[in-house]
Amino acid sequence: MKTQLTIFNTFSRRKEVFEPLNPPFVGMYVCGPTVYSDVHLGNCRTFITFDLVYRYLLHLGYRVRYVRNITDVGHLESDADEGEDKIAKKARLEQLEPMEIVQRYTNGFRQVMQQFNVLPPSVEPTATGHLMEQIEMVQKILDNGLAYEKNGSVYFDVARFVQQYPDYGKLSGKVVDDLLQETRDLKRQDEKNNPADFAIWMKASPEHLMRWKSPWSVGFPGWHLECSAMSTKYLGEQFDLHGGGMDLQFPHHENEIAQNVGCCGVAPVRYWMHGNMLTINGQKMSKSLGNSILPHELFSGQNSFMSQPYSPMTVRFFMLQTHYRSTLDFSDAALLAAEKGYKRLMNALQLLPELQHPGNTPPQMPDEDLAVQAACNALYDHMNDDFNTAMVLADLFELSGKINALYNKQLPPDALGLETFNRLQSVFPAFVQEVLGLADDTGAANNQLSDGLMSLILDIRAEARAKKDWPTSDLIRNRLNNLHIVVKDGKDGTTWTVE
RNA sequence: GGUCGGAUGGCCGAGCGGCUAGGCAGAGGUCUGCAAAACCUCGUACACCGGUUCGAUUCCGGUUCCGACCUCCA
Repeated sequence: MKTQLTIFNTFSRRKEVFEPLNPPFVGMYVCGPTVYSDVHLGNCRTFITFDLVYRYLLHLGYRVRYVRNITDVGHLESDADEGEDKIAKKARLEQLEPMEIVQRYTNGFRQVMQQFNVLPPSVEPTATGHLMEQIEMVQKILDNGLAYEKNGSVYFDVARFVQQYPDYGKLSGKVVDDLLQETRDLKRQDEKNNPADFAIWMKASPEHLMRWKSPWSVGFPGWHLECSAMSTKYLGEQFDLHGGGMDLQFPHHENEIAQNVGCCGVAPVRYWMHGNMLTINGQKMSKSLGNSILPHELFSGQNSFMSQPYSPMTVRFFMLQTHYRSTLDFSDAALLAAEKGYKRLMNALQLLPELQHPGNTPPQMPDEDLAVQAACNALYDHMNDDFNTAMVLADLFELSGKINALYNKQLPPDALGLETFNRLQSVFPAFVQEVLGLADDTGAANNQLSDGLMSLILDIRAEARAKKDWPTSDLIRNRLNNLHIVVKDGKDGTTWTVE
């Protein structure tokens, strides 16, 4: 039983009780996308994971400032510090302004996030919008003697830094000596004093499209720098939570810490969280491996991996069935199963508000009452246990069973005490919709016109059934089935859903 | 090669030193004009080999296989 929120901290490799620096305020930073191409499903998993964290913190009553950046410059294409900027490359290929590329993929990213019902962050800063802050940070690191300039570029001096901050490497589990003795032959390493050093400011080559003036050269900031600068600006030198995908642990997050400490003298983050990768056919889905599925390809069914389209909420549900620190393998069979489970949950969600309680307080079936109370408590216990959404869903299915049984009169209306009944009616939707962020996209969230038409049609069918006119009754049902409308005859009349 | 993580019933996936989630699929039953849905019951799984223990799927060691990071990636 966990009555307090505990979070697995990558830095300590342990679950720790979450204690914000300045409650009720929580500062949370998540590394956002680099907007040089469409977000793929693996990216989405990370943002859905941290959307869940954000939502639960809000649900617990914290006042969260959630910062998720847009990386629109400085992210290099290949080998350490010498490849082409990803956005500039794309711009050159498509003959567009770099900012057109940025705008296009930022728009696309936001649209996909909306489809997945991911809440927008409180601040969504861009790297290009924070050049001043980044340049200032470079200067401070230089002033602190932890960086050096070579031919207009500025490099972070890892060997020197390690002397005053022995924890360098701890986050990603690296042995510093190994990093410093890296023997691999990387091109154009001659400017660096040490292979482990990394650029915080890069001088732009003549053909480089994205360039800004700085005290050292006309150039652009290093990739890791933006997150350090922007988290410091909006959340302060120290803040509570930092998230991102596991593949950012090294070098990105390790170097982020180094820059913050190198600039401000304090470790910036109290709790580091890392989401695991999404795999397809057992292999990491990644842009560079070319095995990524785009969200719209999954939603439309236009892809070579799946037999049918899957809705955004089905995919979200599917992801929540797995703990965020486990890898998740995408497959058609698994999604098909998830789709059915998701619909089952939505069905219970729809029925719940229709339930009536007779009002007598003592439960007629104490065991059922206890079971419902226990499941309601378990929702919090499991969420508090490092966001165990798989268990939360199990609890919700437990409650779904009770909701269905009450609705179908398999349990008497006063099986639960009034208090328990009221709790069920408030906690269940709160977890499904607010915390897990599962909206109903099954098509049963109807409009007035279809509601009216359906009630007309079902009234006619009810008359036919009353006269035992089974051919007419079945004709109506079959024709509706052809329109993917499923008719269910219950004890108290007929309901329908869209499949 | 170095570092780290994982191997769970037909499938997906939690979890734990003994009380053995959940979803999907399957079997039986209740309900029903039939159907669908719903509800009830059922399958006793934890890669392999040793060890610790009264007892291990869960802890320790080894083996095999898989993956991640070490280089751009959420």
